[in-house]
Amino acid sequence: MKRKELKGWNGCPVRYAAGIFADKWCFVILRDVLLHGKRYYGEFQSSEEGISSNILAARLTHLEAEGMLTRHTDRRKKSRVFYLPTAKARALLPAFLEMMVWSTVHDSNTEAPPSFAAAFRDDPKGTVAWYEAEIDRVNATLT
Amino acid sequence: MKRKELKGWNGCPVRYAAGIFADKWCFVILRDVLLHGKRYYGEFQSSEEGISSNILAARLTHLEAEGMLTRHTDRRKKSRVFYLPTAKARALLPAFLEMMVWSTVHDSNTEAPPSFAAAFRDDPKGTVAWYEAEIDRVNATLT
DNA sequence: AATATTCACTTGCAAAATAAAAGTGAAAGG
DNA sequence: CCTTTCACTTTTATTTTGCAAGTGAATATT
Repeated sequence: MKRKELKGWNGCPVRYAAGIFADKWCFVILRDVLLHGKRYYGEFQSSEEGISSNILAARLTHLEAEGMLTRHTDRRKKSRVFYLPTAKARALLPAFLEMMVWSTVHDSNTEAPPSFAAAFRDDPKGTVAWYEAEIDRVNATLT
Repeated sequence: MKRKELKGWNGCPVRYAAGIFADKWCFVILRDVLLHGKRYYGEFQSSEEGISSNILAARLTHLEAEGMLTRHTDRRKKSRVFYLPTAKARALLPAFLEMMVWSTVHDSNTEAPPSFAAAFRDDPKGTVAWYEAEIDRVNATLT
């Protein structure tokens, strides 16, 4: 890995990521869909951060346009709508988990149990796999 | 790792991270300071994304307040100011590198060389160490 | 069948944040 | 001195956000 490689690319992977999810509400929505099993519009709305309805709608549209979520209507109750994380969104899990480990270390008021950072450090791939399995489990109840 | 652990903490590590850097301009500034060796106000200002001067000042103040940067005046030329990334900021490297790998996979126009994702997957710790060393090298020219 | 309720959004408006451009003031150079 | 550099500020126009109140389709209730 030589110097040249560092110089060659002027910041774009970070800028690409920034354009898709570098926003408080996108962070919260992605957390809810990837880590908290939330799928329905109303579930996102009721997260404790209290996102406004218009902003939530705008962000869901944005994330759908960026290929992070797919929108579906519940087949037994057409007035209900749910959003599923795409493979692209799920592929963010490693980055999110790293961020979360960082938060647990640097936020003195973290609510994450110490076991989380330990488990991730111990077996990052296994931890990602566990969250992936949870996502599949939740999805299975909807399709 | 049981179900209970997932349920216990309602989203806070992500929210903490969101409060500190979930913003386009914070992403860019952190990229520049962690990955591109930028330290001076004028260097941040001249990044190709074109951040406005008032916004840049606001973000630098914010990142300093959050313990991500420290502000210093150049001792040989007092009109020059530079910002150094703290250990807290540097500890974000793994998360940033994971994000960048994600971008190289999902952005068809990525400017990152394929060797980057390969190198990171091959030896994540070594890759982080390499960037840490670059940060130290740049810092050494300033202190 | 008529009415109420749930649900996923929209709308309207005030307040806050942002962008662009010009300005300021200290410090260094000539 | 006089000019330039540098790190911000200020100003003003525009955009985005947040809140509260709708809206309309689909279900549940009477």
